[in-house]
Amino acid sequence: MINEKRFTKEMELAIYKEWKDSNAFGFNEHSKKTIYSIDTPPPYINSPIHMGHASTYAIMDFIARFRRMLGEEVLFPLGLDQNGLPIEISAEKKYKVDFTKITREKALEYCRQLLNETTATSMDSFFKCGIGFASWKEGEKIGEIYQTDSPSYRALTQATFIDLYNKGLIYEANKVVNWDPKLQSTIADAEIIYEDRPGFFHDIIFKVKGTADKVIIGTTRPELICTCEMVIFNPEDKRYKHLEGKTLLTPIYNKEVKCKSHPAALMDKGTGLEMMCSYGDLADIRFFMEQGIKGKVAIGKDGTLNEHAGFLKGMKIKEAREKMIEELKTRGLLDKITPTAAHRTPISERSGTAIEFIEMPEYYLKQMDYKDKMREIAHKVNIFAPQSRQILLDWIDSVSIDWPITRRRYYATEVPAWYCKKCGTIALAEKGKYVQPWKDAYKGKCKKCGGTEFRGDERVFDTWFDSSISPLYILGYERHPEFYKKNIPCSLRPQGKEIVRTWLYYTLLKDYLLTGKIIFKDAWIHHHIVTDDGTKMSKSKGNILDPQKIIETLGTGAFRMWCAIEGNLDKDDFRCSMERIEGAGKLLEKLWNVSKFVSMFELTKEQEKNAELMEIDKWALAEVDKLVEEAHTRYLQYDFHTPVVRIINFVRDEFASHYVETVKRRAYNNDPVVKFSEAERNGAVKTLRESLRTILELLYPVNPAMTSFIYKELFTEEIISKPWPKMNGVKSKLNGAELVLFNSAVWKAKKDAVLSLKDPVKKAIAPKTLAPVEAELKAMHNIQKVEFRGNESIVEAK
RNA sequence: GGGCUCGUAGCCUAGCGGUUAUGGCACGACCCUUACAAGGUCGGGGUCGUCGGUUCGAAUCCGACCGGGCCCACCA
Repeated sequence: MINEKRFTKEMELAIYKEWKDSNAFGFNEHSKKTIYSIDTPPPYINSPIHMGHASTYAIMDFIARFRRMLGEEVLFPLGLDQNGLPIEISAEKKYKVDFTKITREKALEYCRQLLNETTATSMDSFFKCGIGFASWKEGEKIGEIYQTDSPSYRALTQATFIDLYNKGLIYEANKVVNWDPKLQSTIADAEIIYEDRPGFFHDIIFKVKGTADKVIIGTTRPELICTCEMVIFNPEDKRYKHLEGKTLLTPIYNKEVKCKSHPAALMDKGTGLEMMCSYGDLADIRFFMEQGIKGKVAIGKDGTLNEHAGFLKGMKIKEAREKMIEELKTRGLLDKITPTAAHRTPISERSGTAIEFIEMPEYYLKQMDYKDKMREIAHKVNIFAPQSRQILLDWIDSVSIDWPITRRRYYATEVPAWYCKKCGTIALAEKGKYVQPWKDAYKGKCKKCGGTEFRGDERVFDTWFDSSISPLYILGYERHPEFYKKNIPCSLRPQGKEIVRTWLYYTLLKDYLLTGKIIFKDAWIHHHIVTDDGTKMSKSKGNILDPQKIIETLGTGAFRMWCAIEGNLDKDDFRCSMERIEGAGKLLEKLWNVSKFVSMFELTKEQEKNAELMEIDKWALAEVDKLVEEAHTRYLQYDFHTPVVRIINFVRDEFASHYVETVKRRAYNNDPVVKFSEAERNGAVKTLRESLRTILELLYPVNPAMTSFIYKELFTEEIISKPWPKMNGVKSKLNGAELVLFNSAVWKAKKDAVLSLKDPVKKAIAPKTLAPVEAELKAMHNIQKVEFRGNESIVEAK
C-alpha cells in the first residue's frame, strides 16, 4: 500500500541512483538478443546542458527503454564531443588567454582544464534527467562512455583519414577558402551563418579604354578594386549594350578588364554593372572557373591586404576601405555612396567575425562526385518525421565544393601526416595509434627519396570529421571487428534538425565512403524547443528555460512527461514553458493518486481465482487493450506523443473519473443496501490492478521512476525487468461515452438541487446499454429507482 | 528566393470528410465525496485566419490570399 502523499524528487532521484549504482542498463555485447543501437549525439560539453539536449536525451531514453521491453539488447552509450573551436573559445574566454599568443601545449592544457570542470556538471544533469545509459564509466568497451578527444577516438579519426587518403578520396589543394581572420582558420560552408548588416554601395568611376567614356559601377567592397577581373551587366540591360566586349580601366590601378554581359548580373542592383572580384564567395569562384580566369587574392591570413592592393598593403579591411574612399574622392572617382538594403554578410558561426575569402592549402574530402549517391541514400534512410528528409535533400543540392576538412586550430584531432623536408613527399602515420605530428617526430624514411628529416603537419580536422564517425566508433569499427561486422548498420541516429546539413549529412557521406554502406537504418530528427509563443529561445532575448532549474522545481517526471506530450514530430517546434511542464506534472499526480487508491486493495491467489468480471470491468480491460496496441505501433515509429496523450487522457477522464468511481463500492463491498458477491468484488479489484499494471508498463519508458515505484509497491516486481504487455483479449459491448454522460447527468442534477453527492436520487432513467452496470450505478449515486431505456440520461434528484 | 510548419473561445490545444467541435489554463458557481482541496463536480465562453472551389455534407480536401514561426540558400 502506498502511503506517501506525493511522489517527490527525492524518491525519484533515489530510483535513478539505484539504477546507476547497479548498472541496470549495462550492455552485453555477447547477448543473443537482437541488438538495437543508438548513435547518441555527442553534445558539446562546454556549457551546462540546455533544453535541446535534455529533451533529446529524454526522448532517446524513451526509445531505449521501450526497446528493452521488446526484448532487445540496447546499446545506448553516452558520447561526449570534446573537440573543436567552441571549446577553445570558451577556454580563451574563461581563462582570459589568447591562443594565438601562447604555446600550443599550453592552449591544450587550458582546454583540458575546462573540459574537466564542465564534464561533471553535464553528467550530473543527464543523470537527473533519468537517462539510462549503458554505462556511466569511461572506457574502451562497447557501450562505455566515449569522448571524441580520447586517444582511441582520435586514433580512429586519423585511421579514417589514412584510409580515405589511400582510397584517393582526400586530396590537398590550394583553393579559396572561407577564412575566419579572428580564429585564423579555414572554416566549412556549414559553419557560416548570415547576418543582416548595413552596407553601402560605393558608386565608382571606370574609364572605357580608348575613349573618353566613363561608366559608374556600384560596389560594397571598394577596397578590393585591385582584385577586379571583369565587369558584367545583364544581357537584357539595354543601358549597357554598347559596352559588350569593351575593355575598361579600373580606377587608381588602371588595370584592363573585360566588360561583357552575363545573367549573373541583376539589373536592379546597384548601377546594373557588377565588378567581379576574386575575393569572392563561392558564387564568384564558380563564375571565375566558368570564365577560365584565375583571380588574385588580396587578403592575407591575418586579415590585412597584401601586395596586390598596392598602397593599401598591410591595412585591415575596414581601414583599407576608408583609405580607398578617401583616395577615390581625392581623385574625383567616387560618384556617390548610398546605403544598400540590409546586406547579408557571411559570418563565422563560431567567432562572430565576418569571414574573408583567401587562398590556403587545405585537405578536401571528395563530395561533389557523390551527390547523386547521397540523394539516393537520403531516400533510403527511414527519416522520422519523413518531412525532415527535405532538409537533407536541399542541403545536398546546395553543396558546391568538396568538403574542406582541415583547420588551423589546436584542440582537435591532428592530421596524421608528415612531409619529407627534401622532396615534400607525404608520409602517413600508422593506423591505430594516435599521433601529434606537430610534436611527434616521424620515424622512418621517405618512400621517394629516402630522406629522414620530416616536417609534421600542424593542421587539425574539422570537428565534423570526428563526429561523423560516431556510429562506427560505438559499433567498434576497427576495435571490435567481430561485433562491428555483426551489428552494422546502426539502428538509430537521433539528432536535431539544425545539424542535418552537418552531422547527418557528413556521417552518411563519410561512412558511406569508408564502408560502402548506409550507416543507420532510422534517423529521428528532433525539432527545436521554442518558447510558449513559438519564438526561439536565445540568451540575448533572455527567454531561456534552464532544464536544471525545471527539474529542480518541477521534477524529472514532469519534464519527461512534457517531452512526450509536446513531442509531436509531425508538427512544429516544441513549445515550452513552466506552465506546460507543470500541467504535465499534474497528470502524473493523478496517476499517483489513482495508484494510491488501487494499492489499498489486494488479492490472494484464491481470491484471484474466484473473480468474476462484470461488464464494466470488461469495458476497462478492453479499453486498456486498445492503448497497448496503439502504443506499440506508435512507439515503433518513435511517436510517443500520440499514445501518451491518449493514455493519460484515458487515465484521467475515463479510468479515474468513471471506472474507479463506479466500481469503488464494489471493491469496498460494504454498502448497506447494494451487496455484491465475493467473486464480483474480486473481479473489481482484479480489474483495477490489471488495468493499472498495464498502464504503468505503457508509461514506463516515458516515466520510469514513478511507474517503477508504484509497480514495486503493488506487484512487488521490478518494472525494468518486465516485457512489453500482452493484450488480454477481453471484449465489451458497454458504451463508455454513455456511462460518462450518465454520471455527469447525475452529478449535475444533484448540484442543481443543491444536494450532497451522498444524498439519494429519487429516480433516474439511464441508456439501455448501461443495464449491466445497474447495481454499481445504484450504489455509486445512491439511486432509489433506475430504469434503462432509450439512449438518454434523465435524472430526478428530488 | 527555397523548404517545412502553424492560424480552432482571453491564452494554449484535440479533431484532419459525417449528429450539437475536444480538452486544459484562466473565469464563475457548488462540494471535505473511505485515491486525490496543490483536489473534485458543474457551468458560461467559438461565425474553426480570409475569400473562393469540390461535395448531399468542409474545421477537415483543393486553390488563392492574409498573418505567425523555424530552417536553409543567395545577392554588388
